[in-house]
Amino acid sequence: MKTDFNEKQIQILLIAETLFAENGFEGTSIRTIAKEADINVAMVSYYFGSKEKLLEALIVYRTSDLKIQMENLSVEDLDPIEKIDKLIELYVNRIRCNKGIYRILHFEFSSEEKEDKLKVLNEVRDKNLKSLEAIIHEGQQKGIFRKDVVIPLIPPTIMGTFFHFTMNKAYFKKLLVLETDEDFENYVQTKLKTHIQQTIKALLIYES
Amino acid sequence: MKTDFNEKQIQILLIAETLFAENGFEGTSIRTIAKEADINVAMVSYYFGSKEKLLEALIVYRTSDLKIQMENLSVEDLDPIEKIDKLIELYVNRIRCNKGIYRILHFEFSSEEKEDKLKVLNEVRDKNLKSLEAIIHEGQQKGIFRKDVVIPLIPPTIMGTFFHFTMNKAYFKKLLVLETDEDFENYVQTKLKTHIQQTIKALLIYES
DNA sequence: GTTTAAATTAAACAGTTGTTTAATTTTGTA
DNA sequence: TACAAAATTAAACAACTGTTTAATTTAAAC
Repeated sequence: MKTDFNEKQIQILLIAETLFAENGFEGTSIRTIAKEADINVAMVSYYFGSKEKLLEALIVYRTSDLKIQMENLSVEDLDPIEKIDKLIELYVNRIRCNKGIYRILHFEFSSEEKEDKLKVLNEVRDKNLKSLEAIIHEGQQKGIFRKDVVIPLIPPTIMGTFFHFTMNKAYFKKLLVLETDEDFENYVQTKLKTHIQQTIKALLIYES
Repeated sequence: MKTDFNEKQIQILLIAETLFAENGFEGTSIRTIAKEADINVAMVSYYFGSKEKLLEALIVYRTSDLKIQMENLSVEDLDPIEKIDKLIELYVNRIRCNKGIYRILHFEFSSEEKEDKLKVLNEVRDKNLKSLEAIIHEGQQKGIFRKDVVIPLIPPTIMGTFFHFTMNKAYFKKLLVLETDEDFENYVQTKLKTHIQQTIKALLIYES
């Protein structure tokens, strides 16, 4: 699998990322990409082979990026609760900073057929889950966290809450009276992040 | 706004719903719909005016359906905690039974331009939020629930968790060793539902 | 400067798209 | 039966789709 791209290729990939994220894969034509990137239509086929392969190249390019961004924070000198806070902050920031590709992955690769192509993405997910597991086990050993949590269901709550909120931007802007896009962006980074942190911590600590 | 459709129109709408949900709006051609519904291509334009208007008609047809499905359970003789459980069960079942249209709404109406078209959907959301608010306020008055919860962020956690899980079906089937689709479906109705209920209850009850 | 490979181009390709047309069939009504 | 409205059809429309071709320009190597 090719993972190195030249400047021109990266330029195309970045334009494609924006357009795919905005209008979807099917909703974006090669001609639009070419016009936006100020290149000839044939260049996409020349460099990537096909539109489908362009998408695949984009996924490869971006997910190897995400892999690099990963950190293992279980080694830090924090108590489990602080670690959960930090991990969620990491989650939120990673998605925020990589909106485009996350949106594309979310939309274009939600069907089963395509999903097995995403080995790199699954590696990222597995690594994240491992980090989370380590933190929770530590918290359980210290008697802070309850022992009957289903750990694999926690990332869906973190990611799902974030996605659902940001994907219904217009609705929540109106509901929460957030005038500008900056207000919204700011709300996500503060209140929404805190909400997710509180939710997960509550789930881990609460005794019924 | 037209809300009554004849048999033929409903037949087309149902076929369109399935295809839009499976392949997206842009990924579905009128000719495919026509073939699947065993009608002439021109009939879609004849009945609905355009492909775009067909989608709008589908949304209208389905969301008025959703509106009917709504119930107000605040009046029931249950304690707030049980009401939360019930409300979440209602949420989960409603989405489960209306997979198609929810998927379409999720995918096709996540962009800001289109979102204000969805007055009916917003009414459903507002009604749901009101139900939730009533239950939480009752719980707060009885001293069971904490008073610093941001109520509008709870539906995103409920819906988001559900969506993120079901939209990454292949990944979670593998992760949780769910062999068949029935196993998955069953997991959603039991374990995932319980997880969401526990999460929200913990958030409402937990004292930091 | 010549040669060779890489990059870039405009044009053409064949297929699909949503939509409209005009003709025909079906249906309901008087 | 006769008439009018509604439903249905095949065909055509122009615009757009992803991709390929063959010619031309640029760049690098010798």
